Amino acid sequence: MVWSLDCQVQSDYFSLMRESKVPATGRGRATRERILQAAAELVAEKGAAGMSLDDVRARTGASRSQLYHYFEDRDDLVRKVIDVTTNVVIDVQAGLLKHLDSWAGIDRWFDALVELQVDRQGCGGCPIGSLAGQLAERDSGARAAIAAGLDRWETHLRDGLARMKALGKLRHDADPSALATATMASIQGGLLLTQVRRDACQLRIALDAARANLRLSASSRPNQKGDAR
Amino acid sequence: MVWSLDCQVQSDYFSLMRESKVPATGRGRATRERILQAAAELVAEKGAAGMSLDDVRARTGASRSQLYHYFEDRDDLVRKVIDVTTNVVIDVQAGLLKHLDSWAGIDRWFDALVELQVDRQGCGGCPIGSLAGQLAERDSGARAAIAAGLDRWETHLRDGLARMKALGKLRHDADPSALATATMASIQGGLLLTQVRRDACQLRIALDAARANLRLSASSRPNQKGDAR
DNA sequence: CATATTGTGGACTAAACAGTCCAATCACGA
DNA sequence: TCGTGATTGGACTGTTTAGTCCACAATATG
Repeated sequence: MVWSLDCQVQSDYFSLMRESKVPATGRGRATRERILQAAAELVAEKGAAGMSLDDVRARTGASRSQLYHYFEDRDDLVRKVIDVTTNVVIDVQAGLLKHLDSWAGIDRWFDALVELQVDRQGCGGCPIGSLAGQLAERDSGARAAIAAGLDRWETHLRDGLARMKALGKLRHDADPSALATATMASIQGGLLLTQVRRDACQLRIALDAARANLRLSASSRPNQKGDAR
Repeated sequence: MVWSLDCQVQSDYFSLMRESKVPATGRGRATRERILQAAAELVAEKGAAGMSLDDVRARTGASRSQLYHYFEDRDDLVRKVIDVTTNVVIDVQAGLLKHLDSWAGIDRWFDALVELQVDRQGCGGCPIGSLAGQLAERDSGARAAIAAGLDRWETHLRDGLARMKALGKLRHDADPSALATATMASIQGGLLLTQVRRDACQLRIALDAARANLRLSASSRPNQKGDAR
């Protein structure tokens, strides 16, 4: 697993939807974490449909009743896995997502995304995007969870672009929201092509295009550095 | 059979070339088609992992042995479904794909893609792209089949852009191959966002950006019509 | 018309699966 | 220390699954 699933799970925030039980004791919390962790790994490895509760049981040493004690049913667990996966994806990029209010920051972000795919030899695609293809039409609750995750991701870019506009780095008629969406599309599509073709260059090409498109909304005022590439 | 041991060895040997049997009689061909058709529908409806051979059996009235008579095993059937799905996707667009050598033709294509998503209320995403998320990491044969399908699709655009370049509609330093890839990424990403958010505007935004990016490679020679949008 | 090839029906196996249930064990507050 | 609720173990059910096997029917071909 390359997106390294070892981040803390924000159980409090998302499970306020009170679908699955929040453990009262430390031991219970640890067990729930262990189950979620293993389930997330298994979903990443074998796909959402390929993860079985017996797999989770085997990997965690938990018993059947524990799964149903902490989660409503299989679908509930999968939905929680989506949240965990989203958290991981965003946490991994956290440092980069803070600086999307400059061309240099955006370039660093794009470069890191490509670098990661090079390391993984193009395998895996986007953890969130892959889940979309697997679950969007099958489970509307899962679809909503994926949409929420994607939004949290996109928001970082939209906010960064909005700051750039406020700072005069983008034209007055630039639309940070639309620009963010178009960029996310290039990222997701580039990752999909990279995954299918096992070639990180696909993402590089998509992101170069995304960058060029963003540049079209750049303020034409002089002495903006970072233009050349 | 008497020489069962021989058969074992031979079937291993031949299984490379003999993936699925091509029927000799008309009736057999019809049965195979029926199975393939139903399987493709079921994969579209319930996902690749969600399609069971019993589903296919129920929908076609075929018997178990027929499935294994015409297809090696479940994976073989799924791979054939990928091919069928690709054919459908390309056939549906066939008329539009022929005219990707003009800005107007590209616009018509983009408009049709958006229109389709509006009709479907954003459901379904890209039939090929969805399969990618489901199968790319699970079955390398399927991954290859999806890559081949995507290539066939992208080739139409690449060829169109190459013709535009030859006609002087694109700059001499334009790279039709990279432009086609970046455009495909926007399509796939835009479709994914549309699917997850149930909003066809997501694809529109992605395609507007893709168009703007293509335009950056437009020849700067005057009296090119179709500039305004 | 004979017969070899191709196509079809369906019983059968063995495994994997989600989900239920109850009794045993643990941990924490009174 | 006691008791109550949280936690855990694991047997059990019933269903669904992919895949095998063999006998029978249809069809082509000489």
